[in-house]
Amino acid sequence: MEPIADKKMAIFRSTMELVRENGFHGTPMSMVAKHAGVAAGTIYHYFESKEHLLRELFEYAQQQAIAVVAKETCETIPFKTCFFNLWNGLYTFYRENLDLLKFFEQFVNSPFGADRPPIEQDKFYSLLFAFFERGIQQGELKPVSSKILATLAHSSILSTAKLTAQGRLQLNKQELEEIQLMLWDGMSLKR
Amino acid sequence: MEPIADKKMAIFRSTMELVRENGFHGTPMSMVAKHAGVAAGTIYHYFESKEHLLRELFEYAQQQAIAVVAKETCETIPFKTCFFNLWNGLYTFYRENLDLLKFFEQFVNSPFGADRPPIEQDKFYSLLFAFFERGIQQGELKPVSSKILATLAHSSILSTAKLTAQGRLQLNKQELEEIQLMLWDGMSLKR
DNA sequence: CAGTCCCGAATGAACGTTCAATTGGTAGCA
DNA sequence: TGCTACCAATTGAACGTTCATTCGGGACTG
Repeated sequence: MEPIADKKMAIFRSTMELVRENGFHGTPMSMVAKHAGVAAGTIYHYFESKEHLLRELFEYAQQQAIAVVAKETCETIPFKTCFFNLWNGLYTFYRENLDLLKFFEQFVNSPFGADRPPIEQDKFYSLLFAFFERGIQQGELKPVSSKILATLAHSSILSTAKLTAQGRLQLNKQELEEIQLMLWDGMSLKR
Repeated sequence: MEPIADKKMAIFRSTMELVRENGFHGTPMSMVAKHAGVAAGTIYHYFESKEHLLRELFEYAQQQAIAVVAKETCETIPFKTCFFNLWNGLYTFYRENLDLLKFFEQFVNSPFGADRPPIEQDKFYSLLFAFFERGIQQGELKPVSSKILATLAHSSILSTAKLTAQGRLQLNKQELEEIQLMLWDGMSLKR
């Protein structure tokens, strides 16, 4: 991965921040330009169009999420530990990158999100699938489609992060653990 | 609830359908007007602005979802049965009303969604909370905040519906049941 | 001087909204 | 029954604004 030019990075960051505040349509290119300390024309030096900017930003954001998953799904650690690490890792990542989370959600629910590659080719989900596949192989999880397990787990992380981030719900450490435990109880074979 | 004028209804339906296909910003009022078989000006007879139209449509859509929850959360039916009924009822509702689901998701993740009332005043979630509260009282569910339980359950429904609706995942009847069962296993007090 | 990076005023299309005009229906009255 | 007055519903062309994008040029680099 080659380093990303300063201005390009600034454009990325500004876009994410502004989209979170003003929404997809509510952030004109001129606003991005001003916020990023860049001329309007400069954006078009780096991106073909607004749509391309948005798509590239999505991919960039996804890379970051992928890095978190990759980091937490370590083969050498016991599966159950790994499971909780992953949940916490992703949850913390989303909480610390609210701009990204909000941008993500807006993107996948917009028409852009419609023409994404099939889920098997999605690098983020592929990693998740592989991880849960491992859990099944090792006899830790119920023998259910790994896609189902991954989706269930991820949706619980996302919805928890969204809810607490918006301030619509406050959770202490213990409650967060309860959520993870419920998920584990539902998915695991044991007991 | 007084009956909604024909044209107003047509505008609602067209907006929902078009927003699903073209997204929030991608559907100009002129497009809504043409699709609804109505003049542009007519929309402004019923709605103050585009924003008002969108907000009213959201409320209208929410009413429908509320009706489903109200129908399925019957006090006289055993809690566990009710739980599965609710899951299936909502899931089926979303699957049969994709326009609505997509509109919903776009709305709550847009800046509009930011200034919604606190969750306690949200009629939809209040119903859900009450239902899960009942489960706790009756000793069927773990003594966890009903808000957590409700959120977890609903997010599993939403993500399942979204994924299958987009065709990114296909689930047969048995797999749907497995999802519900995992959820139940996680949330219920074991005996 | 060729190439890259960057600027920001200018452009033209698209959009939300307005409004003067038209229609259709209904209530009041003789 | 016929006449008038009134109002809500509806129309679509027109308006003013906003926006994504373009482009001619400046500045720095090798």
